[in-house]
Amino acid sequence: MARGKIQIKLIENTTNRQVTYSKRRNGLFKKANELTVLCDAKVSIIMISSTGKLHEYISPSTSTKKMYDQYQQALEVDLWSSHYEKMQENLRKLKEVNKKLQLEVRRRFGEGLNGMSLSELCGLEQDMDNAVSLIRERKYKTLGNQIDTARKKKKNAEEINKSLLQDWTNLIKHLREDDPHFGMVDNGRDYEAVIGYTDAAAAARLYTLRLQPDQPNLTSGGGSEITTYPLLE
Amino acid sequence: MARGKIQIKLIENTTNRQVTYSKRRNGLFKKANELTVLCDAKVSIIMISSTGKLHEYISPSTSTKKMYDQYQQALEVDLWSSHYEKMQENLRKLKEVNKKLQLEVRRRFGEGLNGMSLSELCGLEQDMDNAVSLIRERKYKTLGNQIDTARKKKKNAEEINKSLLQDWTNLIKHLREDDPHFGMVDNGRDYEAVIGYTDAAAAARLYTLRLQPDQPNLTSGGGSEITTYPLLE
DNA sequence: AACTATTTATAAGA
DNA sequence: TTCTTATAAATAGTT
Repeated sequence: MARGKIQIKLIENTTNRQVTYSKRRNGLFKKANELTVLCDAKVSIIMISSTGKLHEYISPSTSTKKMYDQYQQALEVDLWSSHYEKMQENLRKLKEVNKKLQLEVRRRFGEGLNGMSLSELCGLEQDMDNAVSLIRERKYKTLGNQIDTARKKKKNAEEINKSLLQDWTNLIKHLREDDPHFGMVDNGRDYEAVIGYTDAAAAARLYTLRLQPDQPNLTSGGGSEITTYPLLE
Repeated sequence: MARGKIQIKLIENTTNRQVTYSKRRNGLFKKANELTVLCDAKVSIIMISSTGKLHEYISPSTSTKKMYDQYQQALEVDLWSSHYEKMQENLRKLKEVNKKLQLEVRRRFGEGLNGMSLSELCGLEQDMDNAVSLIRERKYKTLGNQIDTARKKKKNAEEINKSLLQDWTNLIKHLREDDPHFGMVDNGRDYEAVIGYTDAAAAARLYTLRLQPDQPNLTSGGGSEITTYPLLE
């Protein structure tokens, strides 16, 4: 267009090409802007150079997103939004369900009852009564299971205790046979004093046993007060 | 740019504007295409005229969607997908909340209790008992209101009835004074027979009254069985 | 849509 | 990149 005509084909010289790109890009954007002003049009231009650089022109009265939204709408080609709109619909429905559930829960807490008719209230009351029965039933079942388990554990503990006592008696007996002075130690109160005479494992077991809490009366104890017994685990 | 310079401002003449839009659009697209070829660039142009028409140019080596995807990537502005991802996150959260609410409702129906500990069951039972009390309270209140309303309506109806009876008696009296043979009509059973003697409005009122259901014993009637009284509306 | 006098864009050089 | 400038291209007003 000046200083000689050029063929419209790829400019082989890279530098030259980049210069031309820059100049013509400015020209294009200038023309786009003139068009915007002169004709009250909206123009969006996105350009990517051969080196991967991106430039854009957008008319002041709009935005690139808006332009592409309108583009989609006009072409009736759903480039992006079908998925998106399905999701939006999904979200809307889920919110609605959520709202209903929330009201349901609130009513089952005895709140938000104002809008309810007498028959609705009666129905709700009945539902709740039924549910309470089920929950109570379940509670007693759980309680029963826990009592059974506790009883078994207690029994188990008693047996171990008994067997340990037997071991202990035998041990004392053996020791007395080897050392007649052994009786001087008050072995009922001070296990530490005799540890030296027993093997390590036996001592550890005795010591552990002494650290357990007293066993509560399990049949009369309520719910969460029941303790577990690490000795058996 | 020819035959005289022009100001870059809106072309007021509509026809002129549209012609210029068309000419310059072609010019812009031609330039865009030259740029594409000369510089191995990719160009996407979307234009919307003041009349709402849309035109686009897209370099042959690409597509509008591709250009736009690249645009988003390059700007690191997630025009849609940030929005989209937020929505997805939203959706996920909502689903979770929904699940919890559903479990909550189910439990308050006495279902899905298996995973619950004794103390949780006890808590639930207590909540439910409290809620049942509130619901019952509300029910009785609603019932009470309905009874009150019904009583008032009954009283109102009785008064209207009484006053109508009085009117009726007076009417008969007057008629008898005018026509001694009037007594022959059994006015207690057949209103139709005497309508001819009364004014239209009075007849209509009597007739309406006769169409009402018998008034139930409201204090002993339960909940939804209470009927309303259109006469009073 | 075609013409054309002019303005504008720009290729090549600095 | 920017400036210069000769020249090609675009286009405003007209037909």
